[in-house]
Amino acid sequence: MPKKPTFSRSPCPLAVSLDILGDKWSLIVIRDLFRGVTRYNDFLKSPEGVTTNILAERLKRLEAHGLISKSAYQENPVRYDYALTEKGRALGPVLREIARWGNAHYPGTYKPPFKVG
Amino acid sequence: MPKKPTFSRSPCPLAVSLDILGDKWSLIVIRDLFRGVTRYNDFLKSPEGVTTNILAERLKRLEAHGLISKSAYQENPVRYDYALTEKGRALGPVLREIARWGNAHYPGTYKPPFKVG
DNA sequence: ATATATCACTTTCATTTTGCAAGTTATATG
DNA sequence: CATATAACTTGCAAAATGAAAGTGATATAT
Repeated sequence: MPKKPTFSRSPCPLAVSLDILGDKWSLIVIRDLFRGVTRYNDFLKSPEGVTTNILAERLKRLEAHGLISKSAYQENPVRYDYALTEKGRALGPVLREIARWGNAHYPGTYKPPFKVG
Repeated sequence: MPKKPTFSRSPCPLAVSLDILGDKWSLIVIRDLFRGVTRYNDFLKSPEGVTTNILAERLKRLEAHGLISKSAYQENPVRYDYALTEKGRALGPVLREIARWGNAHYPGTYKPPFKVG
């Protein structure tokens, strides 16, 4: 029988989404993937300055939740490219609206130069 | 002279917004305000079960950032109603897109029965 | 009058998460 | 051989969170 989804806090779509995305780094990683970043070291170069342990943990979490996937781009040693899944790409409108709100209320923030969604 | 805005992490509108909203509770409080909740005890009744210390701290933070305001609805002892400011109401589209994403990817989450934005 | 209840918090303390720095493994380059 | 690069992991201190109890003012019930 199909497993019934269990909701950590409530069946509210906002609460369920925040359980996955509600922190200061997950959406920054998603943003970078939209920008075209695919490799560990390049995520580290973003101006927000995520630390190595947090980045590694977030990449694992986002993969576990099906928002991103990784594929080896070389063997010996094996190294990975990260990419958005459909589910991750579907966050485009969320990023767009958050950025729009930030632009409207925090003068000096830049307009995203990349297409999101 | 006008104070130049200082950005904690970067001038990215997403990063700046996440510095304010990037946690598991702030947007839940904003959602409840959209639903019509205005008082401390009623926020506590939401199914996510925010604790008293976290709720009090978030209400202060959101007020400090200008997303909500409070007004006394009685004296002796003075008690407050909380309300969204324009800046807070402007988060409607953000809530809507997050809820839409949650609905699309987590079957069983309910469709928000209240108008947002 | 005394006891219980409600509202809006605050305080305490244990657990969890974060941030910072350094270390690791495998290969490539000078 | 020494340094560099990529992708992490580990250790530890500091900050944030969660659970529970306490506080102060007033209202209501017995």
